[in-house]
Amino acid sequence: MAGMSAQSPPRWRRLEPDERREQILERAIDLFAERPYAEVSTSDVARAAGVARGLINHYFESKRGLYLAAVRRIVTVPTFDPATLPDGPLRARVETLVDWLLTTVSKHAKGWIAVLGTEGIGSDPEVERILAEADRRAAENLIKSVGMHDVRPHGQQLRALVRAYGGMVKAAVREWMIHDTLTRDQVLLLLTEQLTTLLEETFPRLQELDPAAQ
Amino acid sequence: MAGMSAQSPPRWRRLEPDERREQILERAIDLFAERPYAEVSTSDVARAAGVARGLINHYFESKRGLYLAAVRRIVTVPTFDPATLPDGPLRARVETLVDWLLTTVSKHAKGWIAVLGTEGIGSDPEVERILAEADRRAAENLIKSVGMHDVRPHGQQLRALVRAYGGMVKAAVREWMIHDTLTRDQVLLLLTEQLTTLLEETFPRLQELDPAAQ
DNA sequence: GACACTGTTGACGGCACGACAACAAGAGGT
DNA sequence: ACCTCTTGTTGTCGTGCCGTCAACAGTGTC
Repeated sequence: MAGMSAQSPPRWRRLEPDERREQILERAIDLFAERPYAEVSTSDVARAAGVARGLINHYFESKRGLYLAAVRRIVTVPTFDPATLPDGPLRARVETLVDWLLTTVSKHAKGWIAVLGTEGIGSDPEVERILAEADRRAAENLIKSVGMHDVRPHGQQLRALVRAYGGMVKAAVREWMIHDTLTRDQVLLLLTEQLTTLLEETFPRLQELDPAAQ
Repeated sequence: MAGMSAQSPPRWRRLEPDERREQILERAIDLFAERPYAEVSTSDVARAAGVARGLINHYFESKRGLYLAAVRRIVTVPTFDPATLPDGPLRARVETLVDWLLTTVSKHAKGWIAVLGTEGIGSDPEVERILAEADRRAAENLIKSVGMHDVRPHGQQLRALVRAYGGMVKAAVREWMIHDTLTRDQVLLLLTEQLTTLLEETFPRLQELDPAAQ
């Protein structure tokens, strides 16, 4: 008819690449966090994000690429600003640091629980690399925060010790946030004492073991 | 022709169910240990085991069932016999125990590395259950070994602390066996000191925090 | 208001998995 | 030796998922 102005509204909105990519990634993280990889189909993610399935391949190459992007995003944890650490005995500084860590973790609870939750078999070099890098950053950040950034000798061994300590941090947080078998205070006590011991007792002894080293 | 005795040999051997199941499972563990779950096809496992693909479904229900069986097998670790622990100060007993642990782990290196290697996101309740149960057993075994099986109060919290400690054990072993950033002696020192501190310092303090408890 | 750019869609081909009926190896009986 | 029954094993069929790609349609620009 003449005068017919019934504009059919757009069937889909056109977004900036970064926006669309982000939208898909968020939905993917939700789904990967609640179901194992193989149980999440790209169709599921596409449906949740309200886009066509093919778009996932356009932005993330493959399902695996999407998964890796999700892992990368989740393990990206904010770093501690050493400037906010008070002076004083090591133990006090460590306690402040661990306290900040627990607060930070509880804010990012969803992602952390997803990462902490499972560790099955399934050697995946790329995932391992991403996680190892995240652990390395976390350890480096911790060491810098307590002012031991350039201790020597055995600086590398110190970093390895702290990365090992990181394994206990994850497990302790799991006990607290998932299994509810420890309180926040108890975890704080545990992680503070253990790190203090590590830095004040274990590391010096390790240095004594082999005085001739880097 | 008469006298033709060309018996065509059997095209396949018939095995006892347990035998065949074991054969398939071993190959599956190899493959799952070297490639991520999604990259291992049931055809691959079948080919490696020299059987038809359908047989996998017959013995393990599904690919996922096969994977769960592999995880179960790998996390089954021998337990320590407390009778072999010498008397003496706690620290000495702990050191003996950790030393035994490291020896045991290095024997089962392949499986352990596979388990320790990856922990990506991907919430999988069944896998979590299997691993949590393995951690629980390990912690219980350790506690019994050092003779703290029935300390009170806070026996449950002690178990949680030791499970958290288990996270450090895994991470430390990873540093030693995979990344080669710590020596066996250094790992022994670390794990001995940390566990001693946990049992002698941290746990008593935790008990003091809340004297009124189970 | 028409054009061009590119974000987005939908369909096609191949492959992996689970189900199931048919097959055959091997043991036991005659 | 031969037959027969049991059941371990195979191969095929249907379904669903993933990666590719050409066509389509928002949306800024002249």
